[in-house]
Amino acid sequence: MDVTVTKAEAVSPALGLCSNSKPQIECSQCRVRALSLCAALEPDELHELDKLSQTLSFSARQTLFEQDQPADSVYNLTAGAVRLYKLLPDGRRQVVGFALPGDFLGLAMSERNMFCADALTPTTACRFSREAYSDFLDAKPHLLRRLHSMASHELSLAQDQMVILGRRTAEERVAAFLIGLRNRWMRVNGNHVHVLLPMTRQDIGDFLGLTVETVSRIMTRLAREKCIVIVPDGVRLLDVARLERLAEV
Amino acid sequence: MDVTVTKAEAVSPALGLCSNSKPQIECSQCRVRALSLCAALEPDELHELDKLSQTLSFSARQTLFEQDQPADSVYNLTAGAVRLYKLLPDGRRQVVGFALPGDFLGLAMSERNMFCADALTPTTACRFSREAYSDFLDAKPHLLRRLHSMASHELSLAQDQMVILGRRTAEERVAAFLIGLRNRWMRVNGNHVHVLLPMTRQDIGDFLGLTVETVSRIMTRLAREKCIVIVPDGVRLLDVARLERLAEV
DNA sequence: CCCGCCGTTTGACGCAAGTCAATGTGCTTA
DNA sequence: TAAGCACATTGACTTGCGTCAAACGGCGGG
Repeated sequence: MDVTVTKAEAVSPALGLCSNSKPQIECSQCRVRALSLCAALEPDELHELDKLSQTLSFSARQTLFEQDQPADSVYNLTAGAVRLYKLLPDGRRQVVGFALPGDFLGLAMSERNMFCADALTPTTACRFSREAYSDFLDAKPHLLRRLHSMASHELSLAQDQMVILGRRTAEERVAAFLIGLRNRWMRVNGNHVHVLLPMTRQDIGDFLGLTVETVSRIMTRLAREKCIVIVPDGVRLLDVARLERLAEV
Repeated sequence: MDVTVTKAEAVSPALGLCSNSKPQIECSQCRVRALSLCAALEPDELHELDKLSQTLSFSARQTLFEQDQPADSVYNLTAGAVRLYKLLPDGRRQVVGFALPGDFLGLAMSERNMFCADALTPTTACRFSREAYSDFLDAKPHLLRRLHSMASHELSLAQDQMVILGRRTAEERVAAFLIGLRNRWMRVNGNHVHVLLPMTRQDIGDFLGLTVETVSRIMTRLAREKCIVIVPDGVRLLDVARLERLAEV
């Protein structure tokens, strides 16, 4: 699997930290598949890490972990999609990212979860106890390096998102979102134009700092202008060049 | 010096990465002072790190490094203040953070700078070659741990900033900015109510996703409502409780 | 098969913040 | 001391996006 980091991707993937969950099924022959850290590991280390892991499944809407709860686990997503968000006391919500297969939850290795995470679709993830994972890291400095580089990449994406939220118009935000999500799906399923949208318009709005109505209006307009086609559970990109122009850094 | 991380601070401090500069003065008896990483180091390690360092001074407006340039240095700020920002092709600007004394520039240890950095006031910084610093890290895994934990903290602040930019009103943004900056100055000079503002209203606007005029109007309104007093190069906080209520997570 | 629910779309209208423009104010330089 | 400049403030007006409300469409359960 290619995990090389390419330029110009956004839609913040997997970040922060994680934990306490309510799994549905537990698979005994769990594998450390699609693990973004593999690149830094020798086969025997991979085997060792594999023994620490546990495969979990979550149904759509199920919570992986909640903000401010103690983070006793870290996860690696193997299938499905997860939304990561923060809540304000009055109910306003800010989605800080979406996690796709291959993404890592718990990069920060901190004591408490910094946001909520719940499954958008049926999801499977590889779970590690944070303690065991931390011990493993202590023994493998090169793995820590890799973890740090992934966290830095997240930081960079978060800063790009700050530009989007602070200085871009509604249309530019939606375009940047679609292009960013396309680039991330490409690394999962290789498809270049069919962008799956497992999240609702509300989720997209809460990610982009817009309302549902605005997201819907912008998308219909882009469709009317032959820039995209709206299809069941996703979007087909027609005029990628135009979208990239709208989204350009 | 107390470098313990306290809850509820924002106004993203020092992050990302750094490099190629045009120093004015070079001080030979440079010290690794105010270095956020000290906590993780033994005296002999500190001495070793000290020998790798070099003290630089920058005048106000001077550039520390520019976006997309190769990052061959990392810095630790010892005095002054620095603004960190990204530019859009059409000139729109997003300030991603302000660095204060004690802050580290180059947490990401990446190949290229992810933003521009320039001095707001006369500034001194402790410089390390990225290569030498990286080698030092390889030899001291516990230092890498600390670096990673600092980067994670940055990530968390960036996510808080996403909430501010995506879901808060102009007044809430300004309140959150003032409270966040107060908490950061407190760790530098211990002052609880006198908040220095080395940046212009334009910089604050570009950080909060607002225009100069809006920042100015909100601040005069807060002053009229006896919430703050505007003083030369800063602000005195009168009603901290009210500001914290406006800024609450 | 129909009903109710949830997410989406569309329209009419309002407002928070942006834009444009003028004035104020303190610094620096001549 | 005055001129020039950069930053800050204030007012009048505009607008992009939010709000409110209604209708649409697909899906799952009775």
